[in-house]
Amino acid sequence: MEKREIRERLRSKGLTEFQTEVLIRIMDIPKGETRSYKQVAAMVGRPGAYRAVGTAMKKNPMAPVIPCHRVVRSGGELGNYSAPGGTRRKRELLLKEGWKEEA
DNA sequence: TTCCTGACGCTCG
DNA sequence: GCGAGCGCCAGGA
Repeated sequence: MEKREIRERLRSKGLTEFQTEVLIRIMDIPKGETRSYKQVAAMVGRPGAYRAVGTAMKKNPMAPVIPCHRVVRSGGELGNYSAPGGTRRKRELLLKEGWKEEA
């Protein structure tokens, strides 16, 4: 599925440009790697909007397509996860992708 | 239009 | 080294 197609689908879901951009950027995170909220915010050109990033993820209408579980808090914590399974599920997914919890 | 809330981060004590 | 408080941007009511 192309990003352009996903972007339009997100837009049709009622998400704003900012939220859409955030989710699109998250798809660029390599498998097995993670990025902090601040990193993601910087990716969309809003280094100080890390908090808004969390808001965007919470509204993620395409959880299976957008790896929002790859976005973690700074300091090594996983942070929160609203999808079924919660934080525990989030960690499971990351480990399955080869993510190193201690890294 | 204004105020409150939120899957957070950084600095100060 | 740990804990509390303040600041940040965007959305929703």
